[in-house]
Amino acid sequence: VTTNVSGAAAIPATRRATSTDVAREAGVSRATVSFVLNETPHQKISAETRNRVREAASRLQYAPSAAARTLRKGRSDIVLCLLPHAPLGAQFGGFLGELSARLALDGFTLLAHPRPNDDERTTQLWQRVSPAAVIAFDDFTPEEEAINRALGIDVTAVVMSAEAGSTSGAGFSNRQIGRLQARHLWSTGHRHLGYAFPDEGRYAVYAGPRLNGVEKFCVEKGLTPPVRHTMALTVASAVDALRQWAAAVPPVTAICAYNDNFALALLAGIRHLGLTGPSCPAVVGVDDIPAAAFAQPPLTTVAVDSAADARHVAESVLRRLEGRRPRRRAMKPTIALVRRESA
Amino acid sequence: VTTNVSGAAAIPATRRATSTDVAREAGVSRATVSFVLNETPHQKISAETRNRVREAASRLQYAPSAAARTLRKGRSDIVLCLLPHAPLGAQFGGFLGELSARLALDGFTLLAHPRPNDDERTTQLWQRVSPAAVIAFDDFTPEEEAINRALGIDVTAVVMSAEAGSTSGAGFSNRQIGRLQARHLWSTGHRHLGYAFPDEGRYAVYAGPRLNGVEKFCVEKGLTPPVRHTMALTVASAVDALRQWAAAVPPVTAICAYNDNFALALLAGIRHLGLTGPSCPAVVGVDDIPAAAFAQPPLTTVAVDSAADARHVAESVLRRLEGRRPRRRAMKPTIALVRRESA
DNA sequence: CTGTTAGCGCGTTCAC
DNA sequence: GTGAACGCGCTAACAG
Repeated sequence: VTTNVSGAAAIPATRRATSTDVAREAGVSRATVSFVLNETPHQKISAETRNRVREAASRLQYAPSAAARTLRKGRSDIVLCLLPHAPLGAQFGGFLGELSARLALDGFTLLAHPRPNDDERTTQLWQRVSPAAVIAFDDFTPEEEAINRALGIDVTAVVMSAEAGSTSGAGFSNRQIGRLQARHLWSTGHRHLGYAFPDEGRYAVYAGPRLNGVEKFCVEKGLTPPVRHTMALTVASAVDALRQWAAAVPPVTAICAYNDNFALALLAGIRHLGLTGPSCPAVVGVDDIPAAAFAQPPLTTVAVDSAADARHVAESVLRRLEGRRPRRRAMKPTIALVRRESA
Repeated sequence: VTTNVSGAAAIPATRRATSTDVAREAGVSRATVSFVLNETPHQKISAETRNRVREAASRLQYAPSAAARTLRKGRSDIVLCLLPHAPLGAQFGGFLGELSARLALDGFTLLAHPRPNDDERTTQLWQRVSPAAVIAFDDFTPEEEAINRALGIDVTAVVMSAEAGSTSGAGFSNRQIGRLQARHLWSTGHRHLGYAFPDEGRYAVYAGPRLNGVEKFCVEKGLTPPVRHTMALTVASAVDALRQWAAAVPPVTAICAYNDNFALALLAGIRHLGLTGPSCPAVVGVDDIPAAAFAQPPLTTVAVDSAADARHVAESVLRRLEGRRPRRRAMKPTIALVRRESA
């Protein structure tokens, strides 16, 4: 990484053109400029005048000031996306890109803000930018919800909500992920599952619902409950957990990992212990990162279609933003099992 | 991933507090409110009044409108970070977080925008937010630079510039990464290197300087030039490339991979071909992703301290923003070799 | 000393 | 097609 910071050149920045400039250039009033450029309906302005205005605008490279417009309309075109402080997965860039692209189609601008640890200033952020909508990865805190209401930001979306119970939010997809992991292991004959839970607290929001999905599946099929072990992202920690699963009664024969990284750690632990044949537990990950396919053995995992998720989120938000009825149905899970050799 | 889009509740949104509200509540004028909350120097306002104002502000949850402030001052507190459309690495979340945290310390707000593919609208973006500074990952296009000037945005930074030659920009760190890979292989006795170049064009910006670093090192040490092969992120592609490197005269004995993912693919290819002993090439990656430590064999790689890089970028930008002299020295590379078993 | 009045910045929109 | 007011915070000039 390298920086190239450049500052003001000798050229004094030309003052940017305002609507007054355009009005003068076209020989009309500022009101007319506004009507023409916004194509305000129910305004009768001659085609000739309209052309003059448009030409003047492009000649001057006029672009309306977002600040002034926002001030007047009380709301900006910005959709704010709050990022969790935790390092996000690989598909996350694609998710944001897709979200941005879809929102841009309807004239909205996606701006992402990495939440600093101290949330002090963060809560003030959307008071300052008056976004049209706020999209959060984690759930909003009660204070944040209060602020949303207080500011009249009435469109909010939570990606991966932790709340269990509600139909639309509810960590629905994360539970589905857990279910799918368990279902696959069950369908390949395993009856005693383990769950590799991440030791970093900030992942708990996602890990909880995933584990929950596994647990519910086990109940439904009458399996023993999954044996949960918390582990760090190290081979030593994986070895530790593997020993405990092996020592459980009845012994755990297959493990759902929180994600591919933890699954890969388990695979490394298995090699370290030299487990083979029936004593070698099956492992399923989540994410289908590139490394999953290159692991030894290649990792079976649950792939998430983050682009589809992004489109779904964008649609939901746009629906509300444009005053259309929100969709009733919850989104279809966009997950799929990628079967390789580890399970 | 799951969404929970909520709309306006039955509660009519309370109008947000403005400085007028605070002034009324505190029994002072709006000017006083402004002076107190901004701690404007050379203003003598009694401690008692100040307290009244501050209390009123917090009671009303007052936060100044960014739009109004920006309109007046002609510049916002926002530092815009333009993200490439390509999926970014894992440390990227941490990079943004660190950047955000550091800028927040000085009152600036980092907002990241994932650039859509069609750059049409991108140009309108910073007209919308009138950022105080723009940080880009890729280089600016000439048009974008023109816009920067036209809008009077005089502080810009490029992370990982592709331009070779300049001291401060110049893909300096990316070249250092390539150098470090090559140096390590050289120091372990290898004399004929290969380079695994990514097939996706959007990575070329970073891959070019890295390869360049390897090439320059080879020239300096009198080695044969690195043999470059473009590969996809698949085992088949890796196998293909490995065969060609083995068939080269003289045969390539060690490979610098664009990043860890490509390195892991090569490791998988090596296992697939059953290469061992002297016929097994050494492999060095870049990034030190978690999977690197769990690979078979564990992957030797170049770790990048993205947090340090973020701090550096933040410092550079803040220096300019606050009118201090830009630093002369280019940043120190924040990279380190992580020695494992693959090389 | 302590605090106020008034006008600005720029696009939007109602009333004429 | 236009005049004028408005949204909100900043700040120079000024008054008690």
